[in-house]
Amino acid sequence: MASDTAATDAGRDFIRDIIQSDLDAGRVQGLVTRFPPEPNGYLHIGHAKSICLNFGVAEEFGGRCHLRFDDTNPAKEEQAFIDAIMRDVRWLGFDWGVHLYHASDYFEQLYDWAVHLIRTGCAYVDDLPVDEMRAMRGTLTEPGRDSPYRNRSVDENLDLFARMRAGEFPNGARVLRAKIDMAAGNMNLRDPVLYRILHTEHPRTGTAWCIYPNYDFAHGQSDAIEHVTHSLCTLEFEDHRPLYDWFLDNLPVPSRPRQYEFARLNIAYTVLSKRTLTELVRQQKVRGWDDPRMPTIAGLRRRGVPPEALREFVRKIGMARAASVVDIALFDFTVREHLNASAQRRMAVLRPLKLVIENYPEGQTEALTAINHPDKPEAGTREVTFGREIYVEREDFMEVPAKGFFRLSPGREVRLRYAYLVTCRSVVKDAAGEVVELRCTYDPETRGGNAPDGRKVKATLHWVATADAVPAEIRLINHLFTRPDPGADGDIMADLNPESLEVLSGAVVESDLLGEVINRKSARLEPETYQFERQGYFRMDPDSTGEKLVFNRTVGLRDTWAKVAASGG
RNA sequence: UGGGGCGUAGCCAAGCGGUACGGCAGCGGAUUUUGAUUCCGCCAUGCGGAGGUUCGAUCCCUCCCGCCCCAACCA
Repeated sequence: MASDTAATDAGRDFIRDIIQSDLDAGRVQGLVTRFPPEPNGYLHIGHAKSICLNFGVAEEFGGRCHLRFDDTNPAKEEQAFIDAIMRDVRWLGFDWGVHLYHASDYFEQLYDWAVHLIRTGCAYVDDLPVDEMRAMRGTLTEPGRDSPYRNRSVDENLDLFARMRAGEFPNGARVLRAKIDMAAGNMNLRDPVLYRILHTEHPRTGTAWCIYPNYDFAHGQSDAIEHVTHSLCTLEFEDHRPLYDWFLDNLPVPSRPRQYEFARLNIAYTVLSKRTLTELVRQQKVRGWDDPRMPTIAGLRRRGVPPEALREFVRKIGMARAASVVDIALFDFTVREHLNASAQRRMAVLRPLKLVIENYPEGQTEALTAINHPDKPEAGTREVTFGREIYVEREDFMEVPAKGFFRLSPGREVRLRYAYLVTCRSVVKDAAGEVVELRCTYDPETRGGNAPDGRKVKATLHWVATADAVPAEIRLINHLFTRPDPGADGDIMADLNPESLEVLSGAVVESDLLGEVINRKSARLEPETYQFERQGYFRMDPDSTGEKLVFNRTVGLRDTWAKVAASGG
C-alpha cells in the first residue's frame, strides 16, 4: 500500500502532498527523485534545502534519490567541484548508493534524440550569429521573428548537425534549435537552442565531443532515462516546464517525469548566488570556497556547524512557493540548539586580563574538577589547573561598573567557575592608564565555588590559569555583508562587511583542549565543536599548527547582557 | 491585456467553507556555579484591498493593488 510509505506527522508540505497523492492514485509505482548540481562551484545552504528535499522525500516514501551532475557546460565545470559536491552531500548525511549519474553519460542518447527531432521537423541548424539571434528573439512584449534558416530541409539539417559534431565548424558558428514558436509569450519557447559548438575538453568525456546540449535539452530527458518520477527544482525554472514537457512529448523517452517547483532559499545578510560566491572566491574577498564566512556547506562545516543542525534548519524553514528571506537568527538558533545539546564545555579566554590572587601561595597549583556537559553526566568530568595567576576575560571587569553590571569591579566578589570566590582588591595600570592586571584575594573556604556561610555572588567567570594556558588564535566569524539585502543597491561587493572576520591572536585556552585536538587529528577524526563557556561554540580550524591552535567561532551564545548594555549605553 | 508565479504577525509558515497550528525574533517572570540552558506567561477580532456568493469566507467568484521570475550558444 502506498499509504504505508507516507511521511508521518513531521514536515508536510505541498511537495509531499503531491507525492502522497500520486502514490495513492497509482500515478507512480515508486518515488524517484534526483539532486542535479552543476559542478561549477561548491554547494551552499540553498542547495542543502534541495538536497534535504530530494533525499528526504526519497527516504520518507521508500523511494530513491539519484545524484546526477548536470555537466553540460565544460567551459565552467571541473572535477574538483564534482569531488567537493560528493563530499558535501555525504557529510550532510545522504547517500545515493549506486545511483551516481552524469548528464554526460547520456550524450550519445541525447545526440540521437536531437537527430530524431531533426527528422521529425522539430529542430533545425541555425547559422545566425549570436547578436542577430538575440535581436530576432523579440522582447518580453514583442514577438520574435523566424530565422532565415528555419526552413532548411531535413537532409541539410542532418548533414550540418553531423558536421557540427564532426568538428567542422568553430565555436559559435552554428547551433541546433528546436522549432517551436517565435511568437510565444514564454520566451523559452521561441526556438530555444539545443546544442552549441564548444571546442572544450570535458572533465569526463574528454575530447569526444565538441558540441554540447544545454540544460533544457539535457535535464528532462536525463530524468526520463533515469525514470525519475518527481523532478524538483526552484521557481525560476517554472517557465521552462512547458519546454521540459515539449521534449518529453516529442521524443521516444522511456518514462514520463514531472517537474515541480519550490521557492529557493534566501537568508538575510548573506548571498546564495553561485555567481556571486564564485566572484568572492575569484577576487579573493574570502580565502576560498570553504572560508568559514561562506554560506557554503564546506564553509559551515569548517565553522563548526553540525550536519544535523543544517538539516533541522531546512526542516524549520518549510517548503513553499512564496519568495522569502529567512532571518539569519533562525539559523543561529538552530545551530545553538544542537550544539548546546551536544558540545562539550571548555574554558577559553578570548581577550585575557591577568588576575593575581595575592593570598594564594606562590608556585602552587591545584587540580579542580570541571563538568564536561551540564545536562549529560555521561560526558564525564575533567581536571583543570588553578593557580595564583590566572587570566580572565577583559570584558568581565569594569573599574566603574555600569548599572546592571554584576561581574568584577574593585571591591566586588565573584565566583571563578569550579574554583573559588575571589574579591578584587586593586588594579594595576600601565603608563597609558590601561588596566593591565587585577589584584585579588580568594576565600580558601570556597573551593569548588560555594561559600560555607551561604553567601551569594551574582557572577561566575570563566578563566584559564597562566600555568595551564595554551595560546590560541580565535577567529570570530561575522556576517559577510553589512545589510540584510546585499546588492540591493547594485554593487554587492560594496556591501561586504569589512569586519566579517575578527582575529583575536592573544587568546588562551585550557590545556586539556590541546590533547583532545591533537588526539583527534592523529586519529584523523574531524575536529569537534566545543562550547567555550560563556562565549559560544568553537571548532578548531585546519590552520592550526603545533605552535598555535586556531579556533573558529561557530556561533556565539545568546548574550542578554550585551543587549542590555547596548541599549542602556 | 507579453508569459509565468506569489501575497497569513518583524521573519519563516500551517490552514483545503465552520470561526487563525507551530517555530524564530521581541516582551515579562521563575530556576541557574555559563547574564547560557531550561521553564512559565504575553505577542494577528485578523489573513494585500474592495465588492460578491453563502447561515457562515483566509479558503469560492469578480475587479483592483503590490512583489518575484523570464529576452545566455549559463544552469
